[in-house]
Amino acid sequence: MPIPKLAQGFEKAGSIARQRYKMAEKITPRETDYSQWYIDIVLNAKLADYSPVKGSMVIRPRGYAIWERIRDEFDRRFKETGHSNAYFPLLIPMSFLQKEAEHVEGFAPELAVVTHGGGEELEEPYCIRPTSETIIWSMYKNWIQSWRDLPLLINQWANVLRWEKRTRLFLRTSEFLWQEGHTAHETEAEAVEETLKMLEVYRDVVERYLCIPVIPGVKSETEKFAGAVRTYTIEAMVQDKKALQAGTSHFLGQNFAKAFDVKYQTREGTLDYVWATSWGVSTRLVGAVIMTHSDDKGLVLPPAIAPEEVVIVPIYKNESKAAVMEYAGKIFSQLKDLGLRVVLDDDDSSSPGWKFAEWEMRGTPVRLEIGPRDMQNGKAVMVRRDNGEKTVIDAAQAGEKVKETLAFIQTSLYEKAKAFRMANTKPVANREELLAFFGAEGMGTADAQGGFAEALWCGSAECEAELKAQTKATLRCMPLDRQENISGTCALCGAPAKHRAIFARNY
RNA sequence: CGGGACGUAGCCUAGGGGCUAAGGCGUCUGCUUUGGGAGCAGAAGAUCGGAGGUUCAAAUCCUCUCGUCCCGACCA
Repeated sequence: MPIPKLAQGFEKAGSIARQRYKMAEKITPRETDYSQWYIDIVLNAKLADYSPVKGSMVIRPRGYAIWERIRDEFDRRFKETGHSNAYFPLLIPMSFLQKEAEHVEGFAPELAVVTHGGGEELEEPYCIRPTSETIIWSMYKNWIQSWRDLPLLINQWANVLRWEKRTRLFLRTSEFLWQEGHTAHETEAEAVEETLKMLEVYRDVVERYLCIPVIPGVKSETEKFAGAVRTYTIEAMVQDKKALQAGTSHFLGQNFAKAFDVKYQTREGTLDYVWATSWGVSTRLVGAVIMTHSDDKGLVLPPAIAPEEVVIVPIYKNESKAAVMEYAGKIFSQLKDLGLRVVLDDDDSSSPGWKFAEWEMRGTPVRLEIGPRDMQNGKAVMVRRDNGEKTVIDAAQAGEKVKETLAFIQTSLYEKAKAFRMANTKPVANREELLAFFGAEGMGTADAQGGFAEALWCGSAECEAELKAQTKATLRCMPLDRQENISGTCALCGAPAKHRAIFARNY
């Protein structure tokens, strides 16, 4: 009897220690368990919750508010570049998927299929869209006759469903929200230009708005979108040094035009297939933001997407309450008038210390602490969420100071993330270095840490597969700006190199 | 889909065949408090994930099932 009890206690020790820590701190430290830390942040900051439906999540108001800010910025940029929003149906006839061979092969394992409707079996089953190329191109066939109908630039905001066996809040769920742009062009050059233009929009918004540095690049044949000629990506590195694909833009060539017979009359009067692109970003970006910036105290948000930029926490005793609240109220109005998103936490039932911890958990970029002492001196205490720095500021300039600080935070989050990525990106020359870098079995050094390995590559899928089998690292992308002066040999097989590529383990 | 861990009140856990399922946090009421997760007093809150079975007796044992997390396989 004592033996099994001991054994059981021993086995459970790890998880109990973790849970003890959690009770005290709520958030598991990153060092202890990075996955658990991420889950703790999402749940405790009330961004999302598990749903009764397997593989699906509920996006809670706070998580959705962040997504709305991301979505609105992208939407603005899409419209600025000439795109219009539309909406296509959720259900797609199975036969549509089958028209593009590579496309159906790629998505078949992830499809959910509707076989019954109105209590009767359907003649042709529908699948729930995993992406909308097929249904959109079935319509484009009717809408495009002449070069005068081109370019056709449409975007849709929608949910999609891909049956996933292993899910992770925001990063990979069966159902998720995204945007998918689908465009049709007269020429190959114009379609390629569009593909790259949207990749650049993605890069700009993700770097400047979400403060996540990314590497724009091209996917290998192995990793490209099913049905694309070429897939471009922006790749980010999160805090455990894994790669996270933050957005993709595909040059589809004439693949879908041919599959759906979409021809147009050219300026010369001949008939030709149109050239296509598609591009998307999803609620995964919310996960990317969390993983990039947050710390052991909770969420850290770039000011641009924070539901509230500033929180004011008043501190008072009963006799000073009225005066402090009035003083805090004035500062609140001052900030509000400057257009800042500000909340005044006047909840009477919790202590200031509690509120500090709570707003840090929620990720609010700036906190103003306002108590009797500050009131006496016409001051306020400003605290930065990203680095914990406290500054005493003049109440009269509170608005300007906060604005300035928010701008600092926005740039310093980006700089910090970029420095981290650079510190964890290494050039590797050969197989031994690659294996050592990823700490492959038998080859690992004590301090092997992973990250981005930049290596020359011959272009063969065999080399990719071999590295993946040995280290789980995959070819994330071939950086667009690092392809000149390729001379040397493939780090894996030693054949003449054709590309410079980033290899990493990924989400 | 394989291996492992877990599922007891809103949250975290105790109890591993036997009387009314125990505690902490949170919630509610009142008083007192408030510059980094306050104090006292009282109260509410659980068909022990679900279904079957074994037993005089099941939160506890057995079978199945559902779900979550971790590790793999698969995968944008």
